Amino acid sequence: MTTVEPVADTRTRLLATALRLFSEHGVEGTSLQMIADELGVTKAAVYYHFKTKSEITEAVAEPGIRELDQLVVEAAKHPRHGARVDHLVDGFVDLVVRHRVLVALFSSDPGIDAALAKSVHGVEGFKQALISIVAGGPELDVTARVTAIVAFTGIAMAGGAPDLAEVDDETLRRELVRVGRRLLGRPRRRVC
Amino acid sequence: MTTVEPVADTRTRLLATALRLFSEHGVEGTSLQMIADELGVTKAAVYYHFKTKSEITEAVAEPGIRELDQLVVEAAKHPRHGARVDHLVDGFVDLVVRHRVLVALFSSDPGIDAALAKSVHGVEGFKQALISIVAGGPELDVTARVTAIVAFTGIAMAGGAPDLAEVDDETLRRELVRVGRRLLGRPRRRVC
DNA sequence: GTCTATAAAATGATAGAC
DNA sequence: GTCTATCATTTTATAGAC
Repeated sequence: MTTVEPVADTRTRLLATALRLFSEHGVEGTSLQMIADELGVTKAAVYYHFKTKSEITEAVAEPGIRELDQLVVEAAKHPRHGARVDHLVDGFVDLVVRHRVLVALFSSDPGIDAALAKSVHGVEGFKQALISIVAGGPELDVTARVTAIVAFTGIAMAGGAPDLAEVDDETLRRELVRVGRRLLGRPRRRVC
Repeated sequence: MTTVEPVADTRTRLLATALRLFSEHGVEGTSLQMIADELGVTKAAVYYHFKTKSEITEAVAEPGIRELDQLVVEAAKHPRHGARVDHLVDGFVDLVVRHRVLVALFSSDPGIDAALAKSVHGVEGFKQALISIVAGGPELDVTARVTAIVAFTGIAMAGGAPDLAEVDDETLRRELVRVGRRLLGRPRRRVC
């Protein structure tokens, strides 16, 4: 007797729709009316599921933020610098590929900042944490900072790039890891 | 008898203010009221200079678009592939450093698309043109496409990154060129 | 060139019926 | 859980005085 799931419930469809519209028009460029129209319901129905627009934004961002938080914590546990970077690149690319547009949104949309502020690290804190790990500490080496920013924002944006939407997950993962490792000075992996 | 410039005229200040607000809140997240308040005038004064918000957006984007258009045309003239990529990296980085937040806006803000559509290449056309040049043609090599997208969006976003705002132009230029060349497989230049 | 005043539409949000 | 109806506010945009 399997208790049948109540089909893709409205809340889930709502979040998926909101994410798509956010990625197309930006958070500020997406109105509740647009979300409602896309779902085929009225604004009031949307307000039944979320009290405010900000709540929708936060709910959309939440899974990515949680995973990103966890990734930074796990990566920092490795005693050796090389292992920390390896963990970070693999984990970050995995996250980007599984969420595609969401992580790109983190890197590019000012309207998502309020949601990111709820994270352990805060909006700019994430970049700081990532940079800190690859730079081997919070020092001021410009070269390391520039490299880290180009690598992580570049990878994040590539995940949301329409030009790469049709590339399958496995291929995109491989290519992004390769690019990330090359930039961050990690040796090429042998092809299995 | 030097004809004195009419001090930094309102139109110029307006565009500078608009660009700053666009980069902080996104184009859609910036209202004419915000721009007017920042300038210390009323909305009506803003409407004296530009008929619509869209006109402001286009005027803000115009210098960057024009230079980017020109860069792509000039780079494509080189007969050898290596020279094309060299020209593109040097020129793109120079543009990013001189305009900082503007090129980042091109890469990240959906609200700027309307303005970019006025370009010779169109919004997605730019990326296509850049990719085409580094990939040596419009073929479908995934590796080259991923590399190009990560490199150019990464460099563009780095120019607008708050973390690098205090880095001086010369240093940022050097570091971004270094990263870009490394990613795109161009040999290291000897330090002069 | 800037102002006051205003219009018309859209936005985020709520109350209450079904 | 979704609807109709409504509200206060904000937004883009215009008309006309100074």
